[in-house]
Amino acid sequence: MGRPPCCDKIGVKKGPWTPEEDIILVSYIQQNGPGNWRSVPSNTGLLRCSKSCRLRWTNYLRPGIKRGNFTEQEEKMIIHLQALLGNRWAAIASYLPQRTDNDIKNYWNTHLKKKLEKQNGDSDQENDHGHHHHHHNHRHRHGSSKGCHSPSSCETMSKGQWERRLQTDIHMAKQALCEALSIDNKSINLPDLPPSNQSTTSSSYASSAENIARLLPNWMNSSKKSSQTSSESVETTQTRSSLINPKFPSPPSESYDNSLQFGYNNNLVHNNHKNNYYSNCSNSDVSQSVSPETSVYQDESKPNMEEQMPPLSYLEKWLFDEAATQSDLMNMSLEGSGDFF
DNA sequence: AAATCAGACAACCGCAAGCAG
DNA sequence: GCTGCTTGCGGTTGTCTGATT
Repeated sequence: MGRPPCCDKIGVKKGPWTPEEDIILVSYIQQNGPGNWRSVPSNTGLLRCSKSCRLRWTNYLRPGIKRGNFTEQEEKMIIHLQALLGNRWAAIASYLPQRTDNDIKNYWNTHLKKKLEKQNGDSDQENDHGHHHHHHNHRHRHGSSKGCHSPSSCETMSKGQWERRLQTDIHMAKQALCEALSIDNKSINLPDLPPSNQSTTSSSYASSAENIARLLPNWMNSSKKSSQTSSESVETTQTRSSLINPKFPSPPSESYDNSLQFGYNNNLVHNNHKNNYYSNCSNSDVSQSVSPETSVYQDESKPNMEEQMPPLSYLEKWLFDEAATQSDLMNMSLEGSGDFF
């Protein structure tokens, strides 16, 4: 249809975000809440397109995002879920509330894929049929391609089939999680990440989002100076100083979300979300809808839940709550498996 | 010390769904 | 039902960094 790009290319800045831009964006969102991205560039003066703003917020500035190394448990879950759901990173990310789809995708592409390729090097032939149906995924979401594992099935799969397929996927994901949990039952609580893991080894700004916390002392009232050590690296590549947009000299104490704390570092996150904007977020992701507890947050926020409850506890609870329905789902999935696999 | 290479990951692009008018 | 806008998603690219030569 020739839809114009989300933003005109002229005067739109691209490339890595600077601390200044982050502060402007965060400041704006703190006052207005995420959403209405179209108006963000014009309202903030950022020379970024709305898409870029949304992405920056979603992947890096949003509270509750855990950065740094993936734990073994997370790795297992990703592998299981990827095997079952294919490259539906958003769906996979919904099972890892503290990780973004982009993060998971990158981790998969740079680490796990190679790892599995090595492991499966010799056994590929026997796995060609059945087990690795996800390898045929291209675009799984929505419409005709939703959940398709082969082009031919995409064309012929009816909506009913798709819905059953989706349920099957969900069920299988649950099974995978059960397996993952049972594989390493002792570590059912995620192993504590040493703080050093939270700040990556990279000295680039973008990898050190906690720097924003340092730049926003007023917002981090309850934060300790924990971010200072790692944040020193920010000085390397980005220059900054008095950088806050005059429009947003400092966040007002009674702004849209005074309790909003930014989780650049795990120990900076506070779980006040139930009283703030995020508790009102709806959730449209299919896979998220199966987990009411997590779905509350996952639209715009994936708050750090470690402090209140280990992430896997959510999964466990979900698994156990749903246990009563599993046999039905299993029957259904078996019935339909001939069509799908 | 400089050049080159490879890995990691942040960011961009295009497509498609959802929604409002 | 149609159209245009906004948002979400996944694939891909670009950039940065550390390791190696």
